[in-house]
Order: sequence, then C-alpha cells, then structure tokens
Amino acid sequence: MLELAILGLLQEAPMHGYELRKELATKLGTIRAAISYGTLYPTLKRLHSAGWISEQAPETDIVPPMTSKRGRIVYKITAEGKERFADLLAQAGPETYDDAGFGVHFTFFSRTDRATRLRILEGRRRRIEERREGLRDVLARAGDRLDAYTLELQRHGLDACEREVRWLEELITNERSGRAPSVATGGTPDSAAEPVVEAPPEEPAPHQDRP
Amino acid sequence: MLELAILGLLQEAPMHGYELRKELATKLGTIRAAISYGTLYPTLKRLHSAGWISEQAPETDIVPPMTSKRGRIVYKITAEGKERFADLLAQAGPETYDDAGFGVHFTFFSRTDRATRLRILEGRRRRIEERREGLRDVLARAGDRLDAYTLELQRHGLDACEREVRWLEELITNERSGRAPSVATGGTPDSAAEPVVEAPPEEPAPHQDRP
DNA sequence: TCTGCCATGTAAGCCGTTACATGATTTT
DNA sequence: AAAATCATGTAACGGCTTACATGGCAGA
Repeated sequence: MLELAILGLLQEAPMHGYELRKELATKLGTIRAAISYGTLYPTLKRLHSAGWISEQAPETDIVPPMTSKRGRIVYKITAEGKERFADLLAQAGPETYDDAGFGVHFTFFSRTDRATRLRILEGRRRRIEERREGLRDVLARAGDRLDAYTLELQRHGLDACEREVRWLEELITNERSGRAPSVATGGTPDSAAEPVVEAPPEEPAPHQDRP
Repeated sequence: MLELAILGLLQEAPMHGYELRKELATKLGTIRAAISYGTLYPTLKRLHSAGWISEQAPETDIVPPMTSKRGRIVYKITAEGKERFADLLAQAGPETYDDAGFGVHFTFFSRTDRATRLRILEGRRRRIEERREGLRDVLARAGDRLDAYTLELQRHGLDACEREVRWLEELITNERSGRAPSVATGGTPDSAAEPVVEAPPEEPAPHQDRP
C-alpha cells in the first residue's frame, strides 16, 4: 500500500523523502497517521533498486547562489514505475477492500478508468455489507446478553457501516451516470439521493503512459 | 490490547482458546477482525506464565460417558489477573485513545468506575477532535489543489469524525448525569440531544476484587 | 467417505514503529 | 545563541498474519 501511495504521489511531482511524508500525511490523513522515516526511507531504497523510481543525487555544484539546501535526494517516477503503479492501482486483491487499501486506491481514482473504479467501489461495498451483516447478527442473536456499553459500541459500529454503504452507493450511482464524485453531505436528509449535477461527462484521461 | 481483552473475557467466564477467539470476534467485531491462533495461543501461554490466568489441563479421566471432547485447555483468570485487568483498564496511555485501544476499553466499561469512563471518553474525544481539525485544515488550506476523489474522501472522513465527536458528547453527558449509555440513533434529527431516560442511578459495582 | 468444524500449536516472515545517530538550515 | 524544523538514515524490536503440522469428532 505504501508502495502504491509513493508511486502515486511521485506521479504528480518529483519529491524528496521528507516532502513525500508530509504529502502522504495530508492526502492519506483520513486513512492512517504519518508514516515513520524508518519505513519510508528503506522503502524508497527498495523502489529505487527495483527501478520504479530514480534518485536524483544531492544538488551539489552548479548555481553558486547557495539555495542548495544540502543533500536532499529527489525521487522521480520512471516509466516502469508508472506501469507498476497502474498495475497496483487496478489489481483487486482482498486487501484492496480493507480500510487502508481502499483509501489509497480511492485517493488515486482520478488515474483509473471508470470500470476499475466501479469494481473497487463495489468490492468495498460488499466488504462493508458483510461487516454490517455480522453486526446485525450479533445484535439480533446475542444482543440481550451484551451489556449496555458493548451494545452501544455495536450499534455505533453498525451505524457507521450503514452510512458507508450509503456513501458508496451514491458514488457508484454517480460513476454509472458519469457524474463527478460529489455526494450530498451535511444537513441534507437521508431519504432520497438528490440529483447531484456538477461535472458532466468528465472522464479524466485514465493516464495510459504506454502506447 | 489483546491482553486486556482476554483478561476481560475470562472475567466473565472460564474458556478455552478456541471459544475465546469467537467471543473476541463477536465482542470486538466492530474494532478488528478475528485474532489468529498464531497470536492467541502464545499470548495465553504468556499470560499463564505471568500468573494472570490458570490453565486447567485437559479433562481426561472422570465421567466415562465420553463427552470428553479431547484435550481442551480451559483458562481461568486468577486474582492477580483481575488486578492486572483493572490496572490495564484504568490506565490512560496514548494507545488508550486510538481506535483499537478505545474500542477494547469501551467494551469493558461496565467494569470501571464513572471517573475512569469519563477520562477515557474525554481523551478519545480530544483525539478525534484533533483528527477532525487536521482534516478541516487540509480542506480549508489545500482543498482546491485536491482532485474530486481525494476531496470526497476527506469530506467523508471529516463527516465520520464529526459524528463520532457528537456520539462521544452524548455518552459523556449521559455519564455525568448517571444515565445508561443509550444514544439516540437512527432517524432522529441531529439538532438536540433528547432526554434519554433509561436506567437511573445505575453504577454497576466497579469490581474491586481486592480489599 | 469426505467435508467441515472443533481444537491446539510452531515457524517464518511482513509491516511497521521507536529509539538512536547525525547534521544542515531557518527562525526566534 | 538557542530552538525549531528540515533532512536522511540505521538497528532493534513488536505485534500480528500466514502457512504448516496434527488430530478428534460430527454429520451429509
């Protein structure tokens, strides 16, 4: 997952490790806390030796004006890296649907085609529906032998599941009708999905870098 | 966290590993998927050699009727284990407030006193509020350079945070006024916390096993 | 008979963190 | 001059999963 995230960010712009970490934190802040350097730097090394990214060694010499900033290593994605990114993004293993995996994939949705997006959204929905059914079962079958706190926790969890399923459903509907991923938020009532019109046939060029 | 959960479950009834795992799955289903045996059994061994739990060896001999079920090892919590449990449950490290830690603590809330419950609920709230502020910052400061999908993910995350804060607030209010942890769910409007009256001065005997 | 659940365990490995080590640059 | 933040790394360790190994018991 880290690999996918790094490749995705480097596709937007070359960066050095420290910068990457901050970007990771803001873009994936919903998903997970900031990655530690103890993971980040070795991973960058690994991606480099695999050929997915290139290291641009410290900017010594050239430009005496002294904006040199010391030895920062700027990483840039390679052509092979772009291929790798596309593979990872499109692949649908079970981890694609867990919280972290789904989050990262979703973050880079604008770099995939609609079919992939739908596949992932539906896989995620199935996953959450399973979790939801599990909770419903527990509440129905063992609900009375659970104490008030445990019960409340389960109810809250169930609520979150139902909410996420509804969210996914809206996103799926939007994808199918070629709309942008805007979802009615905030004070709007649950009842019906209001027609959200924003960006018309927007299909943001699925980034095929290879011929 | 696993340790706390095991100790908590064994306080309700003696159990063998397999059973424990299922209980863990239903009680903590909201929090995390089922624990693997590769973690569970070694942990039980560890808790045993630490003296928190006792192993009741396979029920060989006695009762020829053959309901023996083979060598199941039944674990029972010891007096020291109960002390340990109380310590773990009441302690408030940073991991007490992350998703997993909070979930486990909350599950065993009925075994603590109100002061501890309030401390933990408030700590959790602070944690989520921080996350929420982080997301708001991102949306306010960098919202426009984020693509539609990333944006939607952040919005969804922010929504979840706001919801959880409200949930915690209700629970805190209930604790302070000595009510049961019931929270208005489902179709009820957000606006005001309706007076939820259920169990009056219920204070479920904070389980002090030691004099 | 064979599938599936009950039941316990070990070994290898993955993914990540914390703590440590180092040093430059910027801000106060 | 000190403190904060930028910047890169290594080593040790922790928690958990997977895969493997083993075997009893129940029902289709």
